[in-house]
Amino acid sequence: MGKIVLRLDRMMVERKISLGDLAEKVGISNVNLSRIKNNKVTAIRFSTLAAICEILECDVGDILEYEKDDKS
Amino acid sequence: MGKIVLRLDRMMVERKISLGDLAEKVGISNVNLSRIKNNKVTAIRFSTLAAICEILECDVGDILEYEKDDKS
DNA sequence: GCGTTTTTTATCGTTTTACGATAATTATTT
DNA sequence: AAATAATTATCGTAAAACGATAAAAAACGC
Repeated sequence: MGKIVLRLDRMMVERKISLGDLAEKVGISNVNLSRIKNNKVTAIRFSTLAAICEILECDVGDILEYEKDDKS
Repeated sequence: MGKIVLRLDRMMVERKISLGDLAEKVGISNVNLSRIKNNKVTAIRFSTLAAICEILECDVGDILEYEKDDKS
């Protein structure tokens, strides 16, 4: 079974925004955003996801990806 | 503020799969899948999202979309 | 190197909410 | 009309986000 991976890091580099700044603009704690950024979460609220997309001006697919595992 | 919308319906038509069938293959109740399909949820677990992507053979962006509201 | 700032990790508590089970209602199909 | 599929409603449980705080680690500037 594949898994969902968060690619927040990539977009943050592209938008040249720090974790602290993004957290403040998104409206969540930097601690929690760090957890999201480093794939330490197993679910996400749409309100949070929407806020991130809003600030980063991107689509969901730029942040969330389905990574199917290689079947050996 | 925009919002996240689920476009499960579109992919189900494309894959020609019924709600009951998809629910069984994904491994969640048809009741809950119906709620997901009709945007009655405000968050989603990655395990569920991954299973859906797996069965429908699609990416997250095909199912979840960020819809920014038109600022009048 | 040394201090400063940023980021990550850890722990704990609260709140949100998915998800299941069940039943009832409403399409949809035959 | 009957059967099937899908939606909605209610209730309960479990999962997990998210916040607060503190501590550790990493990145940065001097």
